[in-house]
Amino acid sequence: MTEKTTGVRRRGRRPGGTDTREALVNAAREVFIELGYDGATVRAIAARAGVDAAMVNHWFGGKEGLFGEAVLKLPFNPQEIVEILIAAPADDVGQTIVRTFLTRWDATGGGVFTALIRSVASHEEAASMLRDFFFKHVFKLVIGKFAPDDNDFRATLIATQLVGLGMIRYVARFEPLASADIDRIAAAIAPTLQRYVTGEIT
Amino acid sequence: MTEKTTGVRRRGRRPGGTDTREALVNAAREVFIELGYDGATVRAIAARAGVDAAMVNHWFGGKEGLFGEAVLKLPFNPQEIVEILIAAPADDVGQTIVRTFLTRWDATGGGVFTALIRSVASHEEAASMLRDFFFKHVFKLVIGKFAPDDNDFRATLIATQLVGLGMIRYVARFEPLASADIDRIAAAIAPTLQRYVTGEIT
DNA sequence: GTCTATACAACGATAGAC
DNA sequence: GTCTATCGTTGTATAGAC
Repeated sequence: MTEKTTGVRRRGRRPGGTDTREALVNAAREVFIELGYDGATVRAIAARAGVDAAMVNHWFGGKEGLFGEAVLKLPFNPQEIVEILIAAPADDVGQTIVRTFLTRWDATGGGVFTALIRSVASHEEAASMLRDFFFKHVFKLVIGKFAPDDNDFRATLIATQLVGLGMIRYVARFEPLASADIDRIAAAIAPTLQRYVTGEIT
Repeated sequence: MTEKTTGVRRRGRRPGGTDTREALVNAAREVFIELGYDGATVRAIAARAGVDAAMVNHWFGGKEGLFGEAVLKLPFNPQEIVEILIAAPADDVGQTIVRTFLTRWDATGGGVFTALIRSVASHEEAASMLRDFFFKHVFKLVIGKFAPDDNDFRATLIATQLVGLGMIRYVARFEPLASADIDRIAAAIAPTLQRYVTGEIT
């Protein structure tokens, strides 16, 4: 697989079909699993895929996007989510979080979330990668803007509520929550998240 | 596995070692998976294990206890949990829930919770069984005593917070929550559960 | 001719060696 | 503190598809 360093790589569009994107995803899945998020370099992934590192930016918007698509199979770009959450007013961030979470995952139909949970539950690797990635590139950025203190602890609290929500709605499918509309769930859970972000937690 | 119906069963204590308990667990696991919680009868399980149905009561305190040990591998008896929660004062039930949850699962070391999640994420059967069982024999009883309305919805909300807490603490092991002591977690999460049980959720 | 996938060069940041 | 290596990312020119 993958042509590696075959001397000169011609510039410009490839003659054959466009398999660069898929090659990157496959290579990324291997390298991320082998070396973890920080250990895996964009250059190494691109080398294994036999393409230039700039292709990662072109196809996935950066390392994060590639990670999300290759390993976590996220149905959205983490960076985009961060931007949405940071843009929210401070006293409404709970609503924004839960609504963003539900709209994005609802759109994929739950199966993707189940697959993610399964890989996290089965692979110690996946769990630690998910942890490292989300903390550095999602939670830290969002929490850092809103939370007064105990940022890390607050971030994990938020994670408990969101992961549990996904488990019940998409994996275990407990009713009536599994079929409840987003407004109702948001009304119930937003105050929890709001308190975890900006409220009193001791 | 399991000797099934081998004609005559002798009365009194078995000659060999006490494998009755293990035989029941194995038989129960099969029958519960095949027929679901309601479909599986104590008699059928005992028959497959080659012992008398009374052994279920003797070893597990009833059908629920056997189910918990065989399928969910719960490190505690569900009935006992219900009693603890029902005995709690109404304005302190949130604290009681989260503390009971953490003390019980902490005692097992997390691996059991991970196994449970894995089976729920992989087997559609396990998910529906867990749902049916917990609703009928845990949530309904507890919620029914405290909640003013929307009992089922409240029950699922509680499930989201508890399952998520388990996922983060035992499966994904996000720090600092994974290593935080019970007092700190309870202080942060108890208000959430209290609101889901008795508070305003619309 | 236009569009786009691609490769290469280079920039700013960062971490470690000395 | 300085130097160096390497990282992720960006800008740009080019080759091929349409």
